[in-house]
Parts: sequence; structure tokens; C-alpha cells
Amino acid sequence: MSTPAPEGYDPHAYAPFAVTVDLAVFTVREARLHVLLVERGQEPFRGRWALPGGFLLPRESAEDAARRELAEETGLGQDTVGALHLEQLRTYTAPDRDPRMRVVSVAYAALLPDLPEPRGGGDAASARWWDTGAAGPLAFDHDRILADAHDRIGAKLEYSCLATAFCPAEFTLGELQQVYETVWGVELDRPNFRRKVLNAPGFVQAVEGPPRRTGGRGKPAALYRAGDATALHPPLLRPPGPDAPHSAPEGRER
Amino acid sequence: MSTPAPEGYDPHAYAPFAVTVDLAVFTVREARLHVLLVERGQEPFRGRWALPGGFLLPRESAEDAARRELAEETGLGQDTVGALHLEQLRTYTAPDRDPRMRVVSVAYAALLPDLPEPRGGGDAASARWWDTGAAGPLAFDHDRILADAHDRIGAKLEYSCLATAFCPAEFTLGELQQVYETVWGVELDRPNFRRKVLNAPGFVQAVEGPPRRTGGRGKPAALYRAGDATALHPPLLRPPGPDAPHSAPEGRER
DNA sequence: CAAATAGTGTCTGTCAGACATTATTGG
DNA sequence: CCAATAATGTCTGACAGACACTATTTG
Repeated sequence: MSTPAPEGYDPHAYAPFAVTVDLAVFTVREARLHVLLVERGQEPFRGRWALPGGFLLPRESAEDAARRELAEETGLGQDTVGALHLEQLRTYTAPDRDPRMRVVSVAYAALLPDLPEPRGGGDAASARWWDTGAAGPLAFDHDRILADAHDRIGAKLEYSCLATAFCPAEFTLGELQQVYETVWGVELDRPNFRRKVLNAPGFVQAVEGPPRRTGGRGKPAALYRAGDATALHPPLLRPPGPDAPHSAPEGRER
Repeated sequence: MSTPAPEGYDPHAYAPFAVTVDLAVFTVREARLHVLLVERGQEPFRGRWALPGGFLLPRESAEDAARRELAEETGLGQDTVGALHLEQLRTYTAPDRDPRMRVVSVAYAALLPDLPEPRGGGDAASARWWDTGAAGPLAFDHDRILADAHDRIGAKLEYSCLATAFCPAEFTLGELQQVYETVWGVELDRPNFRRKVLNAPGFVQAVEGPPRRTGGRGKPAALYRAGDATALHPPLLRPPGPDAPHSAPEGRER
């Protein structure tokens, strides 16, 4: 846009593109990472599952479009969607990523606590949660977007307080640990996890009145709320995998 | 793009957008972080400085467009530009960010070793390096893009081997340390810096033949090349600032 | 009581920052 | 010799992982 354009140029002289948003909406259900998908009703990829999303309106930012689409496809209230953390992932611009026309897509990730199935109605009729491991080949380049999103979320858990976004307003440290274990696909030592979470200033704050809640049998756990910090100091680093010496994951836009 | 579109819809029914790339090209000169800017030759913002960039061609990806524009504006060879690390930052979509028309811009960051001034010629005639601290108000929302880019680069230095991209093919550890100090705006302890860099597998590799090079007077330093790793284990963490207890920097898309 | 989950305490090796010291060059 | 930069070594405190142990609930 800073390249000198011809004097008195006509906007239509530049190639028009369609711009969409695609949403990778995650939740943790039963110790598995799930993603919200919609079934396509028409070609191309009719019958295949895809990330929810849609076209930007003429005077709408991508983030506004993402919230609007999310509300439409999940049936969540505008207030919930309005307060939600939306993380811009990256933008996909391969010329042939949509066979119909030139489409540039801005991808976002969103994290939700475990919710009931999206209520049928409007666009949400065909939406459901899928285990990320079981989600088959998706439409367009959405497999790639989903993989990028998973990587990014996993990386962000290390140095941000994002994990609480997967939890309800009040949660136990066991539930928070479950989020980390599910997204990272590892098991963590409970005492050490507690120590790190409680030592990170502003990550969580204890809920005063000693109400407690149980997750079945066993000792009831203390409840916490998300703290006021957004970044995590010190970071809660992922245990070094038994694998590669030095690889280069995506993600990390810290 | 997954929102059900009307059956047999016409692409022109959807709002057309212009898509551009904007480039934050950084280098370290004389212990200061510099960015490549171009002076605008026409309205809007005539005479103001802006990030280099330009419109996507009809069948070109954003990264291809970024490399093409970079070659045009800096006069760098296609081979250099082709091997360069380009980091997609984020996409800016505010509806009024360009007063002329609806423009969505994909921003990239690039890191270069200290180079001579861009050769005049073609679009590069008005390009020059600016100290990031002295760069005045830029055109459009480029101040914001530049600030985001600086944050991101700073964060990436912590957990990636990106810093070597600021250095020539063979460099000393003092030069590498200078990169960190300049981007982060802090001073680092040299012995500790050496230890961490040399302990990070694949970050740098010593150049065999004991050639040495000097940066003035003082003991000549051993030379190193970039290693084969792209991620840094363990990360080289920024010293905790004397400031805020917990803030939320941009950056970090790790 | 057994099983399951929550929570506390401790030990030990590693690594961080801080800093002293030596080495090698130019002026 | 002095200044400047490079390189090595050492000390100490903080923190990580590992793990033993206690507490509280359900069946």
C-alpha cells in the first residue's frame, strides 16, 4: 500500500479479493481437545466438515466478523461472545485455496469452557464438537489451519494465562491442570503444577468463601478464579519431549 | 467461508477488498534498531514515511508479494530475498485504515544484516533506514504495525534462533549479543550470554579455521555461523524489567 | 477399609545471575 | 603501560523435577 500507485489510480484497477474469517474454536471435554466444526451444505466440499467462518461485511473488521460468525454458529449470546478472547492466528493467502474464487482468510482461535452442544438453529444446525484427533480431512485448507491453531494454543499456554479461558468462571487446580495436559498431550506432576501456578503472580486467585466442589469421589478441591494477569511470569514451560533435539514448531507469536 | 452461501451465489455479491502486504524490515546499525521506510509520493499522506509494501497480484500469495516488494524497494537480489526469513505478523483490517478504499493488509517482518543504503532506482529511490526511535508519525496505521513488529521480534529472540538473521554469515558472539541488547534495549552480562548461547544446541557453530576478526581494538573474537536449529532450547529469556509485575506484551506467537 | 482426588513438604541437581580473573590486541 | 574487547572460571541462591506423605471424600 505504500508502493507508489499510478497517479489518479482507480481502485478497481487493483485485483479484488474476497476476505473471510475462519475460526478454530476449542474446548476441553472429557480430557480431549475438541474443536467446533460445521458440515458444508453445498459445493465445493459438500458434506465435508469445515471450520466455522464467513465473509467480512463491507464495513466490518475481521475481529468483528469473527465474533458475529461465532454467535451465529454457536448460538452463544452476544455478551458471551463479546467478552471472549479471540486470538488472531495468521492469514492464509494461497491463490488456489478456494476453487471458486480468490479468497484470503484471516484465521482466529477462540477458547471456550465445556459447553453443551451448539443449539440447532440458523447456521448452527449443522455444528458440533469434534475430537481434534478424530476430525477427518476438512474442507479447503482447514486441516492446516486447525493444526496451526493447536500449535499456537499449546505455545501460548506456556507464557500466558490463556488456559483459564478453557475453564468456567470458578475452577479447581485439577481442572486447570487437565487443560494443560490435554492441550499438550502430556502428564504433569500435580504438586509441581500447583506450586508453579500459585507462584505466578496474578494467574489465579483463590475464591474466598471456602466453598468447595467435587469431581466425583475424592477430597473436594478449593476453587479459584482467573487472576488479573494476562502474561505468565515465570512461564510454565512444557516438559521437554523425549523426541527431537531441536525442532521448529509454529505457534509462539507470544 | 464455511458460512452457507446462497445457492449458486455470485462472487461479486460479496464485498470486494483490496489486499496489500506491509513490510517491517529491520536491521541493527551502530547499536540502534533501524527500519526501512519509504517516502510517499502522493496522497494520502504525501511526504510522510511509510512501511514498504504493495498490492497483491491476482495469482500471488502474500508471502510472494512481500518478497517481490522487498526486492523492488531495496534493490536486493532475488536470491537474497528468496532465502530471507519472512515472519507473518498479523493482518490489519480496520475498515477506515485507508481513506481511499477498503484495504486489508497482511504485515510481515524481515530481518537483515547491516547493509548499505538501499540503492536508488525504481521504487527504492525514496527508501532509507530510520532509527526506530526517530521514525516520526508514519502514514496510515504503520506506527502501530511497526510497534507490533518490534514487540514480536523481541519476543521471538527469546525462544528462536532468529537473532542470527541480523548478522552476516560469519559473526562474533559480541555481535550477536549486540543484537539482543539493541532489540531488547537492555545490557546483558557477557559471560552469561556466551554460556547460554553455546549451551543451546544448534544455535551457533564455531567456524573451524581459527580466523578471527576485530571490531576495532581489543582481542580478536572467534567466528561463528548460524546453526541448524530454528528453535532455542532452553530459551534465552529477557531479563525481568524493573517495571510492571505482570503486563501483556504483544508478540510471542511462538 | 480401599480407591480416588486434593494438598503439603522435602530432597537434590541444575541453572541463573553476579563477578573475579586471565588473554590478546591497538595505541 | 593503558584501554578495550574476548574468553574462562567460580560462587551462590533459586528453582525444577521427583517423590514421599498426609487429608478428605465416596463406595
